[in-house]
Amino acid sequence: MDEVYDPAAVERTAQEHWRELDAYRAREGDPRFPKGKFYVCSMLPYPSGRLHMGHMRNYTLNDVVYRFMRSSGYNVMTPMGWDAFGLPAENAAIDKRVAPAAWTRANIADMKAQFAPMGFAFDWSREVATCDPAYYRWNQWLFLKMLKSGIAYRKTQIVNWDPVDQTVLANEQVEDGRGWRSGAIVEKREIPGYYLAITRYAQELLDRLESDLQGWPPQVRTMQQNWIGRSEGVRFAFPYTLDGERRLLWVFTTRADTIMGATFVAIAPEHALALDLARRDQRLGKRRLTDFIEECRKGGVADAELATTEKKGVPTGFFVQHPLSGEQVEVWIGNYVLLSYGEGAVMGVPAHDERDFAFARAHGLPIKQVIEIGGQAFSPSRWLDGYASTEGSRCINSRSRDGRYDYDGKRYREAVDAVATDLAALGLGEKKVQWRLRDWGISRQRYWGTPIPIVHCEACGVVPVPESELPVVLPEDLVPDGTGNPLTRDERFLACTCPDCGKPARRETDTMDTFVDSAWYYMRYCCPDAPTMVDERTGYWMPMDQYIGGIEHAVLHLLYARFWTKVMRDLGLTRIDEPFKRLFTQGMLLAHCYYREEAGGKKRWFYPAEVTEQFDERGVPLSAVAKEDGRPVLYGGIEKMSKSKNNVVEPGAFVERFGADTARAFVMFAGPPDQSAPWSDASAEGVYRFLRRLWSFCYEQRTRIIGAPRTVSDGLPSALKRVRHDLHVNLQQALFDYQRMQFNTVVSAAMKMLNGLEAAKAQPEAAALLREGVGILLHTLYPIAPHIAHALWVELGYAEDRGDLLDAPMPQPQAQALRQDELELVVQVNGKLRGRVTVAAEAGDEAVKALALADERVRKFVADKPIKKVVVVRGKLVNIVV
RNA sequence: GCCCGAGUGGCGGAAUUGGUAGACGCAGCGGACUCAAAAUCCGCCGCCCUAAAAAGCGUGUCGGUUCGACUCCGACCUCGGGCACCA
Repeated sequence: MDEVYDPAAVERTAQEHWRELDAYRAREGDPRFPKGKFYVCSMLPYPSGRLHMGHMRNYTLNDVVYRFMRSSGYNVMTPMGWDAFGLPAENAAIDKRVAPAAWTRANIADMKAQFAPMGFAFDWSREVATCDPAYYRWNQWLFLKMLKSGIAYRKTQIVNWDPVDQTVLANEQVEDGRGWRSGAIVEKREIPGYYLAITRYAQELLDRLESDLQGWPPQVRTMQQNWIGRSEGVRFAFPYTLDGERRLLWVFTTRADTIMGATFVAIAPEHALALDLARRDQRLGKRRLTDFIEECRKGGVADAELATTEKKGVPTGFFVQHPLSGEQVEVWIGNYVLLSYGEGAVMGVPAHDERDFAFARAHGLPIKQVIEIGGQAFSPSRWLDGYASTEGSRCINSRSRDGRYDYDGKRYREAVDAVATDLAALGLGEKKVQWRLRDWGISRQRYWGTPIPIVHCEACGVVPVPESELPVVLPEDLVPDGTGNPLTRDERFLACTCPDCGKPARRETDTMDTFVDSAWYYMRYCCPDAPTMVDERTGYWMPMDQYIGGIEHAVLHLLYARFWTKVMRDLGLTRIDEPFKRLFTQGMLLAHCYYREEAGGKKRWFYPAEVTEQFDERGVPLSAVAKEDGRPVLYGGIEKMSKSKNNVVEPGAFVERFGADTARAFVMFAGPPDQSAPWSDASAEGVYRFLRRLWSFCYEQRTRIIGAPRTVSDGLPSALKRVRHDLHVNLQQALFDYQRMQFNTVVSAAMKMLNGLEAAKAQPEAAALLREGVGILLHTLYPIAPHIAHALWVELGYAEDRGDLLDAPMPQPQAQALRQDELELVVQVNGKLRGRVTVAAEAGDEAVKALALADERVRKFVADKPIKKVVVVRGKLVNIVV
């Protein structure tokens, strides 16, 4: 045994040992593990080429769970793969003139090499890369199945259009309403695309959040619930006549009780009626509507952008008929009405909707109160929160002039029911459940993705590629240049024959959203070489027992994966309803970022290594300068580590200096893993010091530990009894924290154990306790810092007694060690700490009370005031209320 | 703008979920060892007032519930994540 801790040597030896055992290859139904399977998986990384500290955190969490569960007797499997399609490869192609395929595959090789020294327990035999035709053929195959069943369908979509580069832009490529490369003002454009009908599953996606996903963080369930956004309301129509034709303008409302207060109708700029009215006006030589609709076309399609643009509207001068009051109501075009939600049209009830109120005030529209709440005064000049309340509300002023419809005095529910019944009788409406969730548009006008298996034939139209011709293989040698999808210019790819008529045809050039790739990769890990999409091995491992990934995926990825699973279930490919039994969302590692504005308003982001930072004593960044020229750079805030902001911190140098165990223990120790944390390596020394101390301690005590008795006798001196008590308390704490995945405090517990053993070593009777304690400590630390734990486990003879640390069962705290004869209780007077008393463990409340009142300091504070109450919390405290 | 989180010493954080606020570390200060340095070891380390103690104050801000609140409730402020074509 070496005297000094040498992480490089320790880690090399341990990794060789595991390699020889082929330790992480998981087998279905492995008889060594009678407790059954446990599938733990981290969200697969995008192969940017550089492993960063955020990855380190994600995969260390994953590895800790793997090792802890295996130590608990489970047949654990943890795979790894690559989310290999997507935009960054195309950006690299533009920058470096390399094909996305070559760049991506080189990155995968690089990152795999960077993973090697970390000691992660991945079963690499299950590796999947989503850009591999053997994988994405099943995206295509399932897409065809969905097309057949009607889940997949074609319709128009609205995208960001760069009028200079003549290309579709991702939301990320739109900066302040302009194209990132051209700087041109982005426009909305309608193009055809494929959609998956996720809304058909909306109810089930909502219901199973509560019934099946109790193992998910509550805030993620809440986010998904709000995203799906079920609302019950009424869909109804305002009749009108245009060009001599009688038509209906449909709207949706959750507040049908306020229908008699509707004083206008607002429709989306893209609404068919808006376009009709604009055309009609144009014929009369008026351009106001056309200009407004044109103006609304400017800017991107991102919701965050739409929601923050100023709310504007124009009157159309066109009136529709209120279905119940019969009054004429003017139609407005409003940029805040979304075509994609509900009917793309809303009734405006200024008195009881805050946004309508503001709109009516701005445009001088009538405000008619039709709801009264608890006698609260109503003023059309000032909005009050209560105006929109449904609680304790009653309808007023809600009679039609002819007296046929009267809702006065009705409460919210009654009024909604009555309105719905009346509308239904007229054939102008009914109750309806409306979802905020929209169908999933999967078409991307991009090269580096799964080709959509469709052929366009002049004679037959849109024709699906037959299953037998799958996969439609993406050519890998194209290099995008920023001016659109190179597939549209690649004759080899485009040319094909129509599967129906056999005449020459053209291939679809759109590719699939990369969320399709990540919707089911975790099932392919179970059977990476299957000749079908999935096989019975998927049935063994799924559902996944623990999924781990960034909180930024709380809605989209996780919702799509849930949906995809249900589609596969309904096609008979799997029997599970939900893919992820338990979910852990790790917080992100954040880092300061710096930039400089360059000509044309483009931002250049600096790497941390490229700037010199100055902080004040509170850690707030004061200023920073670029190393290259010493001139200041602008502070861009503290944000998630991302390639686009160049603020990633890489673990390579860190691991070289301290070793993988320190890196792993340090990222675990840095803070609670479900919360985001700004990266700082300032306190890494402390963790390294701890591992060195542990090694030195074991080296110094090795003979004593190896020769010590295997059981601790009852007759320990009281000082050692206390050490043993604390040791088992810390073990109990660590096991609890392992289960709730709070690994930062597991590291603390291990440190406390070492501190306790250091204090005990001077006692001559300590040998057996040291042996027990070091065993517990190594086992506690093992999932987090496996290399050093393995090395010491072998050196000190634990392996001979209990077998390889990989599969040795976790120690359990012993009741005998946890038992205490005396307890120290805290004494409070009026809730403030005033003293402490030591009592026998089994002392009753009355005895404890008496002892507390007898305490000198307590008596001083109680003085001669009468005692109102004494609260005794067993084993904790006494509170005397005076 | 909407949805979801988080704010505790100089710093990262702990408090087994309503019961001793600051565990465990980092940094700092003092000391031991050393010719010296590194490493290591020992001690101190929320604020305020002190010679020291005692008292008082203290978990983003303001208010509430409770014998007792970092923890529960209400309002607000700041920061982070997501908002459907970044992954």
